[in-house]
Amino acid sequence: MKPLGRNSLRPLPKSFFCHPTLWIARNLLGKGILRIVGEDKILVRIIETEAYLSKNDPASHSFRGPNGRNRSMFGPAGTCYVYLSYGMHYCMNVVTGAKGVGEAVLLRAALPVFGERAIVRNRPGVRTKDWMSGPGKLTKALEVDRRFDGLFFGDHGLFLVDLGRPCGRVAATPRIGISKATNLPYRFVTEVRT
DNA sequence: TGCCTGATTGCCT
DNA sequence: GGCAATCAGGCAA
Repeated sequence: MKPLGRNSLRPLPKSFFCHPTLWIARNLLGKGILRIVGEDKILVRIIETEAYLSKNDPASHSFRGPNGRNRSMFGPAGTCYVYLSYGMHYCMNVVTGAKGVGEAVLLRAALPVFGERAIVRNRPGVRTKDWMSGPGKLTKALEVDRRFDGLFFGDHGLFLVDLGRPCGRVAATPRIGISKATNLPYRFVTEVRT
C-alpha cells in the first residue's frame, strides 16, 4: 500500500475488510479518516462506530433487502454507503462482507488530528468537542454527502487510514436512536485522546 | 395515494 | 430537557 502524503499514512488494506462486520466495527476505533478537499487535508481519529448486520438484525437498513436508498450497502466491502437521516443529516457507513450481503459499519464520531482550519470552516461557531460528536456532525465536518454514496474509500479524496497507534479501552453498548434490536451490543466506543 | 417513522441535530426555554 | 426541521421508504387502505 502506497503511503499517503507527508505523514506516511497508509490506507487500510483490502484484507482489513475481509473480517466479520463486528470485528471491523471494533477495529476501526483508533483508525483515521483522511479527507482531501482541494488544498485542505483533514485527518480525524474514529472513536465511535456501530455495526449493522444483515440477517437477524431488524435495525439494519438491509434487513428488508435492497431498495433505492440502501443499494450501495449491498456493494462489495470497502464501499461507502451514505444516506440521508431525518431528511437533513448525512450518515456515513463502510460496507463490509461480500457483495450482496448488506452489512456495514456506521462511523458515528471522531476527534481531530489535523486540518482544524477546514473543520472550523465546515462547523462554524461550533465548540471543538461538538465538531464530530455524532454521525451527522461527522459528515458535515468532513464535507461528505450523497455524492460519496456507492464510491469506494480510497477514491475521490476520502480514505480510511492506519494511524499506527492502538486505541484505548473499548466498550460495547446497545446502538443509539433505534427502536428494534435494542438489546444487541453492536455500538463500540473508545476513550482515545489525540 | 397518503400517513407514519426514523441509524439526528441544534435552537430555545 | 423539549421540540421543530424535513424527506425517503414502508405500509395500510
